[in-house]
Amino acid sequence: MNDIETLERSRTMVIDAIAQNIDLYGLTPSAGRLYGLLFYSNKPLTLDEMKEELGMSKTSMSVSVRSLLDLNMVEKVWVKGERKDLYSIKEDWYECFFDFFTIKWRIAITMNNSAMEKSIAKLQQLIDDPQTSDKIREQALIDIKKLEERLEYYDWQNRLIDSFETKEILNFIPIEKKKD
Amino acid sequence: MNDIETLERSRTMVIDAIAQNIDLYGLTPSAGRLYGLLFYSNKPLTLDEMKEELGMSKTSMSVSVRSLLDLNMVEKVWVKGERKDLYSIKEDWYECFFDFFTIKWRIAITMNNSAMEKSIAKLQQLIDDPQTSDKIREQALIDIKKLEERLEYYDWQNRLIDSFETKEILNFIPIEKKKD
DNA sequence: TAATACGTACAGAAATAACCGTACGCATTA
DNA sequence: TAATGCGTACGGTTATTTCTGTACGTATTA
Repeated sequence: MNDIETLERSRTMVIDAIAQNIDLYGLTPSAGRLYGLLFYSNKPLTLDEMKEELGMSKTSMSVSVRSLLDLNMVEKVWVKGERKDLYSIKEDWYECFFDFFTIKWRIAITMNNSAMEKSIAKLQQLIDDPQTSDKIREQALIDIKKLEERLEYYDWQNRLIDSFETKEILNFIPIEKKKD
Repeated sequence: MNDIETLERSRTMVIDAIAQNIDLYGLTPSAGRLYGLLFYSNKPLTLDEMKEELGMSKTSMSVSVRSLLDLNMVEKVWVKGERKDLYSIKEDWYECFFDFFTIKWRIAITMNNSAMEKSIAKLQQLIDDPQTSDKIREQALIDIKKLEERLEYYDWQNRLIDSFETKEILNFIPIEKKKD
């Protein structure tokens, strides 16, 4: 095995691992391989270069890049005199990790929160309605209690994500260099 | 609309929201609906009851329950005199949230970590090999630097998850009751 | 203004996953 | 030991997602 082949093989091994685990971020393995390619690339790449490198269609590259852009894992860079769009990886891993929660988790929590608050309001109406049977009123009270516990939990999650967004979490779990 | 219908509708709204967002945990919407059903259920349910309630096959229930068990979102409970397996939701949301990272994220981090450490070892061999060209040696050094930065990041992630696993994170982001 | 080239919507094809019904291994009961 | 009934592995089917090639809107250049 020659030296360049060894280097390539070393990279492929890492890229495969990244591609396999990137589903934690809700991304496809293809997007993961693209991310790995950008991880190793020493310069920003165009869609055509990605297409060439990964042997996939330009459309797929366009889609994958956008999904990575949506999560702030990749950024569009502007280079003087270059007509094509260029993309490179976001170097700040921590920022990227925090953004993921700020983007994806926050939305999910907000949706659940909203549904539960609406639900509580409806149940309260039901309880206040004199026509409601005792049986149902009792169950509505139980449901409200459950939902309110859950809302407390979402509030906690939001506060955790706040600490990500403001990076205050780094006061608690600091970025410390391993070898000092 | 009668009272029982209103109650049901209130529940469905919440269950739909949960089912829609549970993909953050790598689960299918079906598993999410099952989770919602268990959320509202006041007693542990058997596979047959779930099947009946959701109008799905018993096989699907079996698979969904297991995926929820794997994430510690649901637990098997034993009831005297009952031959069937009974399942109920894990009430401790925080524990469940922490377990998710301890289970899923830890594995992913470990895999990536391992691939990168192996990769670094190979690259180091390549650098030490006198037959390696200068060009490749230079690139190998660049790659090693990138990988080591990444390993530092994974170390940070591991420390964050440690604080989840030990619940020390609650010292930083406390569970405080909203209305006091 | 005309020409060129870029990135993406769109629709069909390929791959993947979700689901169901059957059948089986295993445990509990009689 | 025989009989009953549980949960799950397996294979086929359906549904969903992923990918590709074409075609188009838009922006830049001449």
